This record gives sequence, C-alpha cells and structure tokens, in this order.
Amino acid sequence: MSQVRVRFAPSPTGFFHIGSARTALFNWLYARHTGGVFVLRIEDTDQERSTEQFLDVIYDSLTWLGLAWDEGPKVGGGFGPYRQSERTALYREYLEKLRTNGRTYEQDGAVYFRISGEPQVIDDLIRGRVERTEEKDFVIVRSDGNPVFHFVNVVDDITMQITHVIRGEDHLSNTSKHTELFQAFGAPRPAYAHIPLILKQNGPGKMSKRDQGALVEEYRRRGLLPEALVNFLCLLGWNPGDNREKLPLAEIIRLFDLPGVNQSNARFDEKKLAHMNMAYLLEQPADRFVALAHDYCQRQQVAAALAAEPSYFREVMLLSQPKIKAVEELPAYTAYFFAEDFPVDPKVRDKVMAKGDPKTRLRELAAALATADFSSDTILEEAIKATAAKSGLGFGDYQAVARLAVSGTNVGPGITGMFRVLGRERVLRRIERFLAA
RNA sequence: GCCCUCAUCGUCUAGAGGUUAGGACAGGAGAUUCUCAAUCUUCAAACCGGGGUUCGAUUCCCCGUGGGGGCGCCA
Repeated sequence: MSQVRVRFAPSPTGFFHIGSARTALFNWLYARHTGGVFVLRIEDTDQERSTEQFLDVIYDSLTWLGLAWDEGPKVGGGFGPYRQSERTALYREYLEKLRTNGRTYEQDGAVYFRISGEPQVIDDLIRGRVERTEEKDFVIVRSDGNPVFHFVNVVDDITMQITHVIRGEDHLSNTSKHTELFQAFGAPRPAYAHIPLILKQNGPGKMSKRDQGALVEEYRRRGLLPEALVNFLCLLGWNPGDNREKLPLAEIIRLFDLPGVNQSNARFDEKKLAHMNMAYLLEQPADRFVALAHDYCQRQQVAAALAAEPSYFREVMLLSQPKIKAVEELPAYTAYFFAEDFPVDPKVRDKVMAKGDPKTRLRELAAALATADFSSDTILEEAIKATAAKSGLGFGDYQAVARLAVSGTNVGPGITGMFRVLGRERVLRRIERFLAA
C-alpha cells in the first residue's frame, strides 16, 4: 500500500480557530500514526480576504501546537508550490481538461461546472456510507478570473496525491461536488473522513471565530501549555479506548485511528481544558516552568517581577508552581514578592484581626524570626512551632496573621517557604510595619 | 424550504442484545495540610419519544422529535 498523504488546507482569512487546530491535529496524528506525510496547503484564492498577517498566524499557531508539516510553505516538497495563489497555471490546465470534455459553460462571465447528476456515494472512514446527489451546476471560476474553492481543492488533492481527506463535517455535503469533479477528471478520489464539529460552549451552533475561547492565539497569549491544549483537543471526538485522558503524545499517536473518531459533535468545555492545563503545569520541570513564567511576565510587561534577580524570580515561581492553575495567575499571585507596596485585603484583615490576640502573636513571631535560621522551610517551621509552644499554642495560631502581615492576603504558598524566599530582613520589616499601622 | 448528518449524567465520553450503565470535568460533602490550592474518600447526576425485531433492547430497524451542518462568483 502506498504512503498516506494527508493535508491541512486553511485559508489565511482570519485568526486560527480552535476547530481548525483540531482538524490540523487529526490530520497530523493520522500522518504520524501511519508514517505518512502531513502537507500544509494555503488556500488563498479569496484575494479579497486573504492577508500575509493571517498567513503568519497559521504558521505560528501550528508551530506553537507542535504540528510540524512535512511539505508546504517554508519547508518545500515535491508537489509545490503550496500556496494556491501560486498555482494558477495548474488550474488553467485543469480547467482546460474540463472544457475539452464539454463539462463547462460560461454564464455572467463565470465558468460553471456541468454536473453529472449521478448519486455520489462515499464510504466515509468515520461516518460510513453517505449518499448524496448534487443537483445544481456550480461555479468553478469567478467572473474576476479567480478559481473557486471546490475546484482548486480537488485539483490540488489530485496533483498533490492526497490519499485521505480529513476535514470537518461542515464539508460533508460539499463532498458530492468534489467527487463529481474527481469523476470528471477521471482521477481516483481520496478516502474521506469527516470529523465532528466543535460546538460553542454556550448557546446554539458551532464554534465561530467570534466565540469566547475560539482562538488558538488567545490561549497562547494567556500562557496555556500547548501540550495541554493538544491533549484536550484529542479528547474532543476521540479517546484511547480506556479510561485514560491525560496521556503522552507518543501514546496518542500510537493509538489514534480514523474509525475511532466519534460521529457526534462535541461541546467545547473550557473548565476541562483548564484542568488539563493545571495537570500539565504541575508536572513541568523547574526550568521549563520558570521559562514559561518569565515569558508570560515579559509579554504582560510585569516590570517588578522582571526587575528581580533571576535566582530570586526562580525561587518565587517554583514556590508558586504547585499552587496555581494557570500561568496567567502568576503576576497577581506573586506580586508581594516583588514589591513592598502590595495591597492588603481588608476583608481578610478584619477576619484575622478579630480572633485572639494576633498582634501579640506577631510580636512573638518577630522576636523568634530575628534569630531564626532562614535557610530551610523545616527549620523555620520548627522555630515557629517552638515559639508557639511557649504560649501553649500551635503553628496555626501564627500562620494567618503572619501571612497577612507579610503578603496582605490569605492565599499563597506556605509561610515557611514564603519567609525563606523573602528573607529575614524583608519579613521583619513587613511585620514591623504591620504592627505599627 | 430542500439535502446531509448526529443523539448515554450539566459537559467530554466508555459500554454492550441480559452490566449495580463505567471514567473524567464541573457541582455537593468529608479527610488532610500552615492559608489557598493540589491530593484522597465520598454523594448526586444519563441511555430523547413512539413503534417494531427479539425470550429480552439503552444497544439492531423504522418513524417522530431535538441538535448540527450544507444549499455563495466564501473557504
């Protein structure tokens, strides 16, 4: 059997949609699974709407997702060029074939394709047998001379020797147009696999570019891990056949196959994506996590964090890694590590100060910390416990007020780690200031 | 309107002609911790309706209903 050749064929007319990402992903997975070739083809025949900016969005998004193409723009290949705007001679040639066969006619300056009207039957790898009869002749070249999608799509699939067309279900009804054209060219047609659509999470209809969470670029900007998004997208319409959900890409590649793809549309669930992202974030090696945090701070221009010593920045981020759910929480979560004028949550203050004798506790703590060893969390913990024991109290009686004084809030990493990273001087200064206020 | 397509917890899904219909996210309740998370335990939550076929259907078939898509000189 000859090598599998699949293609992802976006048009650069807007930002990169999550549905496009999944279509690209399924094509890529199938190519990797079968040892085939993943072709990127740019469908830019709509000159009105296509732009170079959106072309870069496609390249950047695919690269970010880790979906490298084997043939296509930038990497080349034996079936180029890979932008339809550069293949006009080929289209003219193929149009001529139809013309000589008497399958075209002109009307209002446009070229129409004369359909056979025969029922078109496809044996879809996902949906089974689908039969549809095309009823109307359709335009294949616009009056301005530009060829139309259905035509160029088929010509390119023929000339690029595409073996499997994996695309969204929104093309299922169009397929009869395409098979008519394959027939007219006398060319063998590829196998089809129409994957279900992604529906918007609220309200009716499929996800569109305007919907919340629809753009890949958005996730990237927010610091989402691409591997988390990829894993999540795989699960939208496919599963490994057991109860596993978070699984390595290599394992997905090994198990992925077209008949395993679902037939029903799936609703997008950002909560599940967020959970997946957290799971991946938790297991990131320290260096990668710090790099992600730094990238994000740079993009968001978090000046105070960026101004810090790299080793200090690293300590702060590693302290936060097990506590956060997303990189985008980092600036707010770590603000008090990088500035003395951090905000104090009034509600937390009222609550903490209402119970017991917090100021006395804080004075006792300050006295102990003045001589304590700040080099390790456990030593600090022991020191605080010893102080508490003198008053017949426990660690918990000091924790809340200490946290409030030093960070202004009631959420954050453990206070011992917080103290260690901040250092004695800063911690004592904050406590003094708090007691004086 | 015509055509295509789909149908299991709120959501993503597993499942099989006979199952206590399983898992995950979200939600509830506990446990744990130094707060908040995470983690662990636990609760609640589903086979769209009607006809068939069958000893038996949520599973197979038909109809209906509901959802989604297509019907562009967009892709």
